[in-house]
Amino acid sequence: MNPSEIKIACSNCNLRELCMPVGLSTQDLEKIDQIVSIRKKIKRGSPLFSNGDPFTSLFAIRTGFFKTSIATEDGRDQVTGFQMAGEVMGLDGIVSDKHTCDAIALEDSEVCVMPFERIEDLSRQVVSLQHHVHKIMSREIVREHGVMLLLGSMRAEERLAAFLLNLVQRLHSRGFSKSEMVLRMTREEIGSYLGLKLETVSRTFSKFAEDGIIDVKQRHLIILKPDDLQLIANSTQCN
Amino acid sequence: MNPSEIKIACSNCNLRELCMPVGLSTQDLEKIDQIVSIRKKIKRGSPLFSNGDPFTSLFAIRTGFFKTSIATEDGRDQVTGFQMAGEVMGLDGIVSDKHTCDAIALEDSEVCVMPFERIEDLSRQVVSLQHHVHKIMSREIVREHGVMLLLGSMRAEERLAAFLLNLVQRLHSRGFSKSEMVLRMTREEIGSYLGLKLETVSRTFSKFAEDGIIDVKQRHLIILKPDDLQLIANSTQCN
DNA sequence: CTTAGTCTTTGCTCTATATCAAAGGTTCTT
DNA sequence: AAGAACCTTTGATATAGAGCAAAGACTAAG
Repeated sequence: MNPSEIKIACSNCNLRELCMPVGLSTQDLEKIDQIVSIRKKIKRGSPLFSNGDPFTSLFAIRTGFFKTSIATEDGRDQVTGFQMAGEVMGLDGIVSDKHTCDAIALEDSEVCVMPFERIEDLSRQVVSLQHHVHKIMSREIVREHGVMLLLGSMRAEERLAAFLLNLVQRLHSRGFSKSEMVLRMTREEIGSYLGLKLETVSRTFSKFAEDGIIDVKQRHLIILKPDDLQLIANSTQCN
Repeated sequence: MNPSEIKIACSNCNLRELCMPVGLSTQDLEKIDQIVSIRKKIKRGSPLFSNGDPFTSLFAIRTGFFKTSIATEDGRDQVTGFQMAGEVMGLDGIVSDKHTCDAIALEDSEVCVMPFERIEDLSRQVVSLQHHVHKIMSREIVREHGVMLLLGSMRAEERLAAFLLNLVQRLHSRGFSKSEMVLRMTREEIGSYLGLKLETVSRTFSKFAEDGIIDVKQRHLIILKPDDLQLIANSTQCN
């Protein structure tokens, strides 16, 4: 589809530790290299896949940033996650051979296309790949448990605090600052993810800023008091 | 642990279609029989596993009913799902070799214990089992997307309507009535799952009953107007 | 540079749901 | 069979967040 598709291997990818198993023999590494068929560039605002698309591949993000969301017939729409470099998308499609959500690039991005048949083939041969695939799926299940907790039992401030901490933490583990970041998504998308309206997200940002916990200028955000943010995220609403 | 552990096989289990792949050769079926090590009975109110327990096995419910929930340090607690016969529990434990939620029996239950190492071994040999394991995990991810939508964007009546419809539908596909059921969980547990307080759940039940949509007497529930319930579940709040 | 479009902030008001409280039912235990 | 513990319902009130509206701020396209 996209002309900018390039053939490439995992073994010399600097994100390998994030998306592939570690400690492989040279022999296994060679096999793993067959997983990625091509890379694909996705422009900001464009879908990597959409609800209903046939499922054939998982996608590992090489660069960029995505959101995934589901929509109901009546036009409601829920962001189910934000994904960054090294994270895998498309697991939702396995069960019915169709994607059941939309994955939209929030900035110009590049993904590794990993045909799922090939993954299944190889993970029958390479045990550590099999483990890895299972762990990735389990991790997604556990992550979603966390989101359910957030949506089901936290108040607006707690949700936003938890969200920001999660985001910087993930960015930090990719070598970025642990206090500063650029939000790639709108207030509305944050709100959708957190089960809040965009006005509430904006107000809560302003509140945090007033309290000197963060500094926000549009999409640019600095966490000034990470400990306070952590307290808010875990509070039994005593604060 | 439990003295009431009995050795048994899948091939003659009447739930096989629910939890195991179909269309296996006799040879593969024999292998599949090795998956279940033992069965285990769990008394109502007792945990099958708890947060922090070492993960070794997945569990398929043979009879009974469970809830799974996660807890935070500060004592908050979110029910993440209700599981019934033929459904698989424990997927959360794969990623870190520890369970990260609690699974509690809501009635006297029996589960098949399936050591995960054995599942991994066999799914390297039996392709359809490999597919099946992947699909089960993907199905759980998709289910949780649905819960996120519910928690993130639905109002109380919509949540409860969607919940009840989901519950009867699953019971119906197990041969029970498609309009009548016994709720195995308390209002508080329903509320926790739906992100509502127990009073709100109770009030919403009463509202539905007043409107003649359902009939509730304590835990016994009859759906009188499934179509109306469906409308409520999908409403763009125009009703 | 200008204009249009999108995103964000903030104020005001309203409402769905939480919270508190009390009474009535169930079911478990002894 | 009685008492205790738990669960459920219902009423009254409070509040967090939604909804609406308008004004700024930034971004992108011509």
